[in-house]
Amino acid sequence: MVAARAPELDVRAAVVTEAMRLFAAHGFDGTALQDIADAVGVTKPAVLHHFPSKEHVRQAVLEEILAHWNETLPRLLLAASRGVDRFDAVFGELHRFFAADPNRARVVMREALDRPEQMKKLLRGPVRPWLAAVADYIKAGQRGLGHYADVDAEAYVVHILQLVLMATAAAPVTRAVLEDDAKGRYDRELARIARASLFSPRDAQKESPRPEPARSKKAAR
Amino acid sequence: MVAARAPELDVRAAVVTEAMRLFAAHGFDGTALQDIADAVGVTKPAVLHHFPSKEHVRQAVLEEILAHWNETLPRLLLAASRGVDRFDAVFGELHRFFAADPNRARVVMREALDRPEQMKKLLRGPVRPWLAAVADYIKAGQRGLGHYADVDAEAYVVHILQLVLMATAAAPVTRAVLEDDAKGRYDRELARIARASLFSPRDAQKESPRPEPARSKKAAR
DNA sequence: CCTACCGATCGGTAGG
DNA sequence: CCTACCGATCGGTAGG
Repeated sequence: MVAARAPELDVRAAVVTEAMRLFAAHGFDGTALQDIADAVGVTKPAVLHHFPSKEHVRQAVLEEILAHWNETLPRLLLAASRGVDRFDAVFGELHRFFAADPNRARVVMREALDRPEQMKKLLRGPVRPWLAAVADYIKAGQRGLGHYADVDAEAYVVHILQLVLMATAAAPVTRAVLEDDAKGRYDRELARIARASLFSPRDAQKESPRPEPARSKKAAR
Repeated sequence: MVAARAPELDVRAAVVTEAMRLFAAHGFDGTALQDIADAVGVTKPAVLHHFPSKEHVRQAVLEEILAHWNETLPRLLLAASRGVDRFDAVFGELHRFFAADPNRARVVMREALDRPEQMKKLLRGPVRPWLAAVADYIKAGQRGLGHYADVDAEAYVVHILQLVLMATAAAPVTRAVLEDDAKGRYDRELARIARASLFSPRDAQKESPRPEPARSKKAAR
């Protein structure tokens, strides 16, 4: 059922929502204005009444993602405490941001492929302070909190960001490799890789699962 | 300068080469048959003489990538020795495969986004034995060679594959974040993340394996 | 006059 | 392999 008569502002928002979904699935070139119009339930000229051109629809989609990102950013930067807890908080915010709507990750990835120069500007502009802040956290950790000394903070942050992007975007595909409970396993391993490659073990493991046994008591099948 | 009169077989190969480059840069939907024809230096119907449809050009591009992959696979599976050395050899082969031509990574990523179902079949088919073999290496390492006990071998391999794909595909973009010597730093950090998240330090670090600390307590409150 | 559209069609280009 | 085209569909805009 449709919400009957929706004010004109709802059309704009609906176009952005449907365009994000269609761009994520088929790309910008693979999506016709008619597809967007059909998804919203209006005519194509109606879409072009709210957006001067298809290009403006794309910009609106990217701005929507960036706006949500800027909402998440403060929570992320103010994330809890220190050490492993702070890492888990920051990583969790990042992962949830894209996992909450994998289409965000797909659109960003397609944008990076389709318009590398524009994505460079985004990285040098709005995204850079956030990357720098997280990298500073890591550098502080290297000076006394048990991070690996040989971590390249900036490169690490970029790689982890890419990994989260790719993992959330491609989750339905990669799940074809694992048969059982694939979602939980991928998410867990993703967080483990990010954590284990940052923290030297004496600080990273709070739960003492490895009491340095001469022989591991874990039975491998 | 052009090699003057090229036999008809060269046209087919040239179409695949140029199509790979164009598909990587602009995507399948963003590339016209005329673009490919222009890049090769023939007419559009000439392209369609060698390939019944644009879809066949795409398949040929994917088969080209898969063929190269299958050339690399033996070297990769027979990679040297054990432990860290074998890891470096396997990871090195994987990374070189995509770094040698980043367009391979871009085409694969676009394919995963555009045709998830077809990519699933590829993962369940030709790619799976390779993933399973590498995962088995890791499981063997967990039983005595110093890999982290909590590594999810299959999920780890998939994530590292994704990370290498994304990092090579997006390298020109991410290099916008780092100013100096970005290439070397990203490659080095990529390998470090993969290695550090797999090997427990007493085996991975030849310098100073940490003795077991009495308290593995973390600094958090 | 404004808004929010519609039916029809613009110039170009797609795959074939 | 080229010239010459097709049915359709592209993004975008006309008048009403």
